[in-house]
Amino acid sequence: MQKKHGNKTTLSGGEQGILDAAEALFAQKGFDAVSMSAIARLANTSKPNIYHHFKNKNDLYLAVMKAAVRRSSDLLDTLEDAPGTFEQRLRGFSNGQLDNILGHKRSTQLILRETLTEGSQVGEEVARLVMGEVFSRLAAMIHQGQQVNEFRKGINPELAAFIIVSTNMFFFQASPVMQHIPEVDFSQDATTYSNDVMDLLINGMLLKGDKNAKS
Amino acid sequence: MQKKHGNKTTLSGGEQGILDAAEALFAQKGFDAVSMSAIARLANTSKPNIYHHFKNKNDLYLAVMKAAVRRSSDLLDTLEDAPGTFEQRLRGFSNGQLDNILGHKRSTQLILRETLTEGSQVGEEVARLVMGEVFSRLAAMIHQGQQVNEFRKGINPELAAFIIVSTNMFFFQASPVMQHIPEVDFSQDATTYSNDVMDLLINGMLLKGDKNAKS
DNA sequence: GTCTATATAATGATAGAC
DNA sequence: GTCTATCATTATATAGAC
Repeated sequence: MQKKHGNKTTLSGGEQGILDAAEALFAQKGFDAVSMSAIARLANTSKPNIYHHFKNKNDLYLAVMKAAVRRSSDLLDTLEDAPGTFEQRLRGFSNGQLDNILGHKRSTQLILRETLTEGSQVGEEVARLVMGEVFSRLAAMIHQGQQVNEFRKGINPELAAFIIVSTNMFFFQASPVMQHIPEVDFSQDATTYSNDVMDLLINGMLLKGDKNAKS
Repeated sequence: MQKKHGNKTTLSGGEQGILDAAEALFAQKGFDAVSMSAIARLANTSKPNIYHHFKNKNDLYLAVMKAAVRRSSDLLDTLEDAPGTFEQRLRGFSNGQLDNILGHKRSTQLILRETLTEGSQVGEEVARLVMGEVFSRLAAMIHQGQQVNEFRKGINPELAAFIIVSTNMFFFQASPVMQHIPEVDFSQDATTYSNDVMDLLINGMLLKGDKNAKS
């Protein structure tokens, strides 16, 4: 009931309940498909009470987005660079990002949804915040890997970073669809997926006259 | 004004105008954010006239989706396998898919949007149709490349195909966001992007003791 | 802070003239 | 086939009691 503002994590009833309900519904169905009544119902409260806490529907939506971004951002900070080769760091970070995505599906869904909504001032900014940070850290990592001659200088660090982010994001986004395609078996385990993608990116597809070509 | 039904491509007024307007709005804002009035306005007709051609809003939406899928499917058939090495075929096909995506942004947006809408019976089927076909052809191509020892046997053809589809789709989806990230310069030209992605996938990131290492 | 009750506007959909 | 006029419903948002 009472808010202790100072510690922001252990707020359970009232406002936080509304935010939770709203996030769930907005992520699932999108802004316009969700009514204030539906949010009130799910949050076990009444419509006017929502309007007591938030100016209007759009304000509530912004609050939900803001919370989602903060959460995603906080988790990203947790992802400390693993030690080892840059290949290992890259694998660790990519794996961590995919974990973040799958551990916060609703937030991710919200952000991806905004990406598709044309001219969404907020959406673009939010997406840039969330994706941009991952993107930057990956690109920097790859750049460093080039400096110490672990990665080829020919590759564009930003492009490689974008590919990693793309595959992780799209893995999440497309998995409901992909699960219904019989030939696909990689969509079961996220860690395996992430590792296999990195294998391919690191080693390439081409068969070369290589040291470990078996006979 | 007058329709020649029999040839279904050159239908301009009436029903087709409604479909066009509806597709534009649905793609831009999503199903629930678009009102029948708005569609009527954009199509230069009246609401009851829409209801004369389509049973209800959902029926109109299905018609729009169906048209989008058919268009995408038709274009895919055009994409004949280029001759040459499998690397070249892969490049050609990936490039063609990206062209399709960018040449039919509205259809792509519609399909991607459905991907994010939970439990969308239609959406999943549609996405599976559209993405599944690209996916299958890519995977088959990669598999053949393995048979003739052009590609490493170690890679999973389905996974590699998924990576290609992901990067193409996400390139389109994220480009409004990415354009505002200063470090990014690859989002300008689609062909260059597609080629660079394939370069990376084909050759990998690792710097190896290679024949063309310059001194 | 939380509710019941309600104002107001917009929505999907229809009736019926032409 | 296309329209004007309208219905029933639901939406966002508010007034005001407790």
